[in-house]
Formats: sequence, structure tokens, C-alpha cells
Amino acid sequence: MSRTVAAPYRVSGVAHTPADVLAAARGILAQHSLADLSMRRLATELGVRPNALYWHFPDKQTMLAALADDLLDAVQIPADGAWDQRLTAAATNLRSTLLSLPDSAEVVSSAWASGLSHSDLTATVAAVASDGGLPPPAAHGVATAICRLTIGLTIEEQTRAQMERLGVTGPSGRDFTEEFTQALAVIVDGARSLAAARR
Amino acid sequence: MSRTVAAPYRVSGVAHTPADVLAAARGILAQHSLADLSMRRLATELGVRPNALYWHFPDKQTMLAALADDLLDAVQIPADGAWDQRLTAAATNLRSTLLSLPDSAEVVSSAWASGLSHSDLTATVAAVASDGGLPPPAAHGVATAICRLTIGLTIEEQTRAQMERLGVTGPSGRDFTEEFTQALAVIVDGARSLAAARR
DNA sequence: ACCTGAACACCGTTCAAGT
DNA sequence: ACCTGAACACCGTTCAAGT
Repeated sequence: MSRTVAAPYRVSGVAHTPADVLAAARGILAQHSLADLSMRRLATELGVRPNALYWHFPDKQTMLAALADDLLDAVQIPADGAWDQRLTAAATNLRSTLLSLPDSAEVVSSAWASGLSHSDLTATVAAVASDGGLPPPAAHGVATAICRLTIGLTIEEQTRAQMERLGVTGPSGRDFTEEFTQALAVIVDGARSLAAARR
Repeated sequence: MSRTVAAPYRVSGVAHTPADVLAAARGILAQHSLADLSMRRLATELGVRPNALYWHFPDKQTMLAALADDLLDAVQIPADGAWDQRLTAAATNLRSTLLSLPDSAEVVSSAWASGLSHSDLTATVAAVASDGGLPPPAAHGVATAICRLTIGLTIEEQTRAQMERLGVTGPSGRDFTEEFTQALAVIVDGARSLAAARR
């Protein structure tokens, strides 16, 4: 005779984990937008009541910060090569990671602002700048400029993309890739010029 | 005999204007926070029903964009002096304008992202960079880097300030002024190095 | 450990109607 | 021109209770 374990309270399937919740949140961003990412909708997507989510995360803000950290942990920061090229590559990788998930730049921005993010991306980028011989404050300045530029410009790009998706606005006529490339080049040039002055 | 004009529908006072609404919105930001700036609360502050606001603005987003434009129009962009010092001054003025009203950096960021802002601050800053002899794409890159840095870092600073105001978090230990100064110096150095290469 | 039921205190926005 | 009344379709979050 086989023993039957006590059936879970939920009708079908296994219990959820925080990772399940984050995966469902990604799904909503991918197929809809940040505006559609409510706790209630997220719960529906998981086949669960809204308040069940509060078992996994204390509040929505914390859940979004965890999502942001997931995203940022996936950004590749090259370990070898010339330091200035590694800086450019880090920024480019951050941007393309963000562009792969709609509205994710906004999520990262909020997470950084709230202080609930545990990602140390800025410090990692600052370490690359340090390899160029920049003193700590300047290296941190470079990292700050690069990260904020990338996040800020990508927020605009993704927001426009959403608006065009909804047909509320026509194409912006802006070349975001060009804007990003130019602005990034200015910052990296600044870093090089500071490094040269140190020699 | 004095003629009495037909009494307005509202009990006391004169009718409101869009400017009145924006002033009340500023008041809520100044004394509370962006989280408290709901259309319903704004209406209450004006002694009016929530839906009355939709006479003055089509929606909340548009109202916030108008508020952002008001703020940005007040930013002084110096017209004479060395171009690199004018760049630094423009960024510093933008930051101090934002810091004078809690959560205003977030408001500006959203307004830019939504495309509802009519401010041409980035173009104005780009014009200063052009005075340094930079070609248009590079000048625009400089302006983008400066504006996004300033907005992004000020969002973090103001969000931390709110959290400390609410006692939900202790002091961050970060020196935002120092971070801003260093990152700005990197960008302006980059601009100078690009200008020098043009000669 | 993980979830439901039920409720609280809110939102933004629309539409017809009032003066 | 500027506002009210009344309603619609939502939010995030809490708490006790279920299994």
C-alpha cells in the first residue's frame, strides 16, 4: 500500500519559491510592461491569491530589487584586455542585458534608488577603472558616470519602445545606440585623460 | 445698486488654473513626498474633487511633465565664460535646482522617459559643448552624459533623503556631492580631450 | 511551510450633470 | 469655464485562519 502524503493546500502543483515569483515577474515584463506588473496580476499568473506573495517577499519594492539583482548578476564584466576597452565592454553588456527585458532599466533604477539592491556593479566597474591607474575617487566617478548614463538612456529607450508598442506614439526618430556610443566615448576618453595625467 | 455676478459653483474663492495645480503639487513634494502626490490628495489640497483636476490636465503623467518643465526652465545655463566651466556650472545648477525640491529628480526622469516634457535642456547643454568645438554627435553625447548623471545620482540622493526622513533607514554614509563632482569632472575632461583632438 | 478568506484604505479615470 | 456626484476597475498590504 502506498502512503499518500498530505495534499498541499493549493489545488495543483508544488509550492512556489521566491525564484518562481521572480520568473513570473520577468514573464509579465517580457509580454506586457512594468505598468502591468502588479502584485495581484503576478499572483494570478502563479495561480495564487495576491497575499500569498507576501510569504516570499516582504513587499513589492523588495521583490523588484531582487529581480534587479538577478538581472545585474548576469552582466558580464570582462576580466582581461585593455582597461579602457573593458570599460566600454562592461557598459555595452549592461545595456544589452537591460534591452533584453522590457522596462528592466526602470526596475534597476528604482532598486538602486531604494537601497534594496545588493548588486555591487558600480564597484565592479570602478575596479576596472582602477586598473587604469585612477585613484579611488576618480575611478568611482567613472563608474558612476557610466552606470547612470547607461541606465538613464536605456530607461528612455525602453519607455519609448513601450509607447510605440501601444501605438500611443510614433517612432521617436532618435538613434539611441548612437547617443549611447557617443556619450560613453566621452566618459571613457575622460577616464583615459585622467589616467594619462597620473603618469 | 451693485450688480452681483453669478456665484461660482465652488463655495469659496476663485477658479483654479493649471498653475495653481502645479503649485499645490510642489507643496506636496516639499512637505511630503512623491508617494503622497496622488491626484486625490492634490485635489483635497486645492479644496476640490479629484475629477476636477482633469479639467486642467488630461492625466497625471502630463501634469507631472508640466511640473518637470517648470523646474527645468528655472535652471540657469551661463552664457559667458570658458565653455568647459559653463558645462560644469550648468550641471551644478541643475543639481542644486533639483535638490531644492524633494523627489523632483524622479519627476524629471519620468517626464523625459514619457516624452511629454517640452524642455530642451539637453540641447541647451549640447550647445555649450559645441562652443568648445565639438562636432554635433560628440556635443550631444557630452550633454547626454551630464544630464543623465545628474538626474540619476540626484534620484538616489533624494530617495535616500526620503527614507531617512521616514526613519526607515540610517544615513547612507555616501558623500553624494563628492560622487557628483568626481563623475562630472571625468565627463568634462572627456569633452576637453575630444576638443583638443579636433585642433 | 505555504496558502486562503476577508477586509482596509487607498488609487487614476470617465461621464453626465450642475452653475 | 470650472466644478460636483457617482461610479468603474483597479491597487498594496495586513491578519487570522486553514492544511
